[in-house]
Amino acid sequence: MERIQTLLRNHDIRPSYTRMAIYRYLDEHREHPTVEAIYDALSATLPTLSKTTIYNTLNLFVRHHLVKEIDLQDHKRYDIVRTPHAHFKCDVCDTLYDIDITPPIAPKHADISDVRDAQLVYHGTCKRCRQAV
Amino acid sequence: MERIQTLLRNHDIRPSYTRMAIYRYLDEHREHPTVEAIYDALSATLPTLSKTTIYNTLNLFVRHHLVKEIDLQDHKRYDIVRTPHAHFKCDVCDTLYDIDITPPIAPKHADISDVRDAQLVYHGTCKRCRQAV
DNA sequence: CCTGTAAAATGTAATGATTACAAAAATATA
DNA sequence: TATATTTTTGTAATCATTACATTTTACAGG
Ligand SMILES: [Mn+2]
Ligand SMILES: [Mn+2]
Ligand SMILES: [Zn+2]
Ligand SMILES: [Zn+2]
Repeated sequence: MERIQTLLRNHDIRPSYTRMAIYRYLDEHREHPTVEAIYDALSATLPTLSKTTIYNTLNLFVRHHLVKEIDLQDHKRYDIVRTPHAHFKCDVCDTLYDIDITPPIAPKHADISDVRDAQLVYHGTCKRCRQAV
Repeated sequence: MERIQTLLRNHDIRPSYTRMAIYRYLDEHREHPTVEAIYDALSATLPTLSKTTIYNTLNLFVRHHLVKEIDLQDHKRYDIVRTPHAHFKCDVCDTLYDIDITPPIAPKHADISDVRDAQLVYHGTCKRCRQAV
């Protein structure tokens, strides 16, 4: 918890209790939760928490490169920034799995000036859904 | 135009005039247009065209694997199915460029049963936006 | 050609995630 | 303590997409 406090400070974010709670939730739940999931989980201990605060806080974290936003067709998912990795999205149950490979470096390209990030997402059916015929 | 007709038929899609027009637009405009862009472009020659029809048609094409949906945070983009390739999204002007590399094969993974598709998107600033300081 | 039937296209209303905004609460500063 | 600043909250607005009912079009059989 001390760790999170200094981490936020190092990124020029004032470590309010709510912000630390949201960061800690993401740190302890690597399944790429939605705003809804974070809200449901944290409301229990922070009864006055509002979804607007979660949206604000997550956008703040994204701007300060503490968290990444994963764009899928439905809701946005959030992932703590750590070593680069890829994802697998099950199109049946919508689970988003981590895949431990590093996305390839972007090749040189006439139109591109600088590349800041890469996002690699696989799609298909996960093992659990495959078995549940 | 004959070509598109038989292509749709081969994918079990009845080649109505509207459907062929939408397919042709995607085939001739590889900049990954949005529904809005398609609507604006085709309304000129198809004055009664409705956005609902475009949505319906594109979803039909996606289900039949003629077109891919590209998930970005804002609007959905559509890309004709062709050889696998990656994309670069300029976070300043929102342009989506094609990058001619093949996304890597997904490695074996305990939770994954079968992988049907891969989507590789780079983010950054494009050359045009970089120069326009 | 008619005519009936299915498919396609349309217009409008509903949905729902995200954002805008202004007020209230909390926190820092003096 | 008083005051300024930041954070949080609640509600309303936005807007892309979908649902749904209706109209239009295409087509097969007579
Ligand atoms: Mn992840
Ligand atoms: Mn493309
Ligand atoms: Zn699954
Ligand atoms: Zn650009």
